[in-house]
Amino acid sequence: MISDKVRVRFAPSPTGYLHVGGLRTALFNFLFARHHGGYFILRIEDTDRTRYVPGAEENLIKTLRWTGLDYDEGPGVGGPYGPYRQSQRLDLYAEHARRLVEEGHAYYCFCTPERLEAMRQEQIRRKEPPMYDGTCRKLSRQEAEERKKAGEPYVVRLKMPRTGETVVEDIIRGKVVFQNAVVDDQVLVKSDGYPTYHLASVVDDHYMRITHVIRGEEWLPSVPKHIQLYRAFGWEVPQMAHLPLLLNPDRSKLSKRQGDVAVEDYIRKGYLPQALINFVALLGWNPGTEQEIFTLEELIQQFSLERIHKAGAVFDIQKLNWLNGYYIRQLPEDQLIAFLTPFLERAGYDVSDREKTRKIILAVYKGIDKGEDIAEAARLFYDSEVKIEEPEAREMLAQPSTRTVLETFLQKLDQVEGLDLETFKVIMKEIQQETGIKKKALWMPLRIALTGLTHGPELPLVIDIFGKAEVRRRIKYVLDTYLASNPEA
RNA sequence: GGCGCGUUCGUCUAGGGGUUUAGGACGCCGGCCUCUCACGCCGGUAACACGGGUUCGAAUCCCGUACGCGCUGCCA
Repeated sequence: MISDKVRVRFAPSPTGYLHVGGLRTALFNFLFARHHGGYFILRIEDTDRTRYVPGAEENLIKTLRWTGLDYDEGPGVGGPYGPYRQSQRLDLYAEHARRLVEEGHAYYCFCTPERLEAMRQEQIRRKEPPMYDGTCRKLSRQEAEERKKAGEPYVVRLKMPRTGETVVEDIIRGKVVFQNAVVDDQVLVKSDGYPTYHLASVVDDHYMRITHVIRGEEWLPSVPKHIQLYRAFGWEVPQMAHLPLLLNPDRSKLSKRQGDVAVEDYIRKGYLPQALINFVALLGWNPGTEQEIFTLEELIQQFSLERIHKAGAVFDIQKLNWLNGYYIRQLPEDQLIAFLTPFLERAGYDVSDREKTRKIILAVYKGIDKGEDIAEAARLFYDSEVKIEEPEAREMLAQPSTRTVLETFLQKLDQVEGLDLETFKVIMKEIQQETGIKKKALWMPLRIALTGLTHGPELPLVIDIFGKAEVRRRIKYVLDTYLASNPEA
């Protein structure tokens, strides 16, 4: 039984945005922690100075906040094992690297990047596995110290055992065995003094008391290096769980170029956090029931690492769209209006008339998948000119009954005060009784005259939104420009 | 090339030897609702990579092959 001391972390590199794969990793860590009443920690892995992106961390945290995955310890909220930013823990890594060298588990390496690159090329050419050739591994401690003192640039490398095997019992994959001989002498400290991921994450996971390392499958091959490090330090190895990858439609690792990968992209297009969370939770995990819709609370209750699938999962935008549309339709009216109005505004439409905007949104929201779709769906309400271009609409226009309906409607319109829903119904009923025209032949002419389209929101809603004057103007306009041949018009 | 991981409908998946004519969801197709579209509801389409074992019996266990993906960086 897992106690309430579970501590897990989401440890992203601040490269500019939150990747959806990262979101899934964060979610699973979060769910695991919450399910067991443990702690969810955010740690920023900013050890690559060449990849520094200004504002990346702030953006990452802002986006994480949007998802609702609150962390218990990390930048901004603090915690007993901070700092939670690796660039602020440099001394700790340096001290531990020194310890490794002193105890014979690592060594200084003076090989230049150029030499390393040439060596790799040669190995590839000879069809040998590209690995460090061990040149500096053979250096005596004294010689290494001298060269170091002389100011020669150096890195620290892990002295990987050349024999034996390293075994890990992964929660998701079971037993995985690696031959130590094929594991490279990984660089632990770069020549700029910064640690690499391997050293920093092991040191931090230990001092931050991480009990379960839950991360992407791409890390599985470096597990033996990490275990070696834990052993060298004499530390307990945390439980490991390597998540299946998120894939592009062509089954390669999810990346840009094949669609949006930044959570920010999805926010911008009008996806709801609950939809994205629900969707991403089902990528590689399911509770074994036929439930598809989950609140965060339900996910927390039902989540378990044991039910995570082993194979990679394609990020299927169609299912996300369905889920998002579902969540939009579930939104209470006030939230629906608040959520969609900005998208109308962004499309350049005038939303100053709150009541009209509300009616428009209510008329079209059922047919959209995401926020930005509202612009296209609501367009007919904002175009001042009725343009009839669809062949089907033109065909309808040519029907003799169309003219009859529109002209009769206009006559009756002029006899009433206002045009509320009730009045509209009465008028339609009268036209039907007087002319004998009904169903499609009766309603479609109105729809086309008002919107120029054969598809759209329910007609009563359209009438209500336009109001008497605009309805009159549109019908008159269509009669004058599209049906102008009749002298009676 | 080496090492590792994986392989059930197009996609996400259920399934732990017989209860399976392999279930659900998205998509797609058809129907109903309806002035139209959408929503909603109903129905349909579609899969155990291949080959050997083990077993009375395999999608489920074992081995192999193929294919896919990941890693192979002083990136994470």
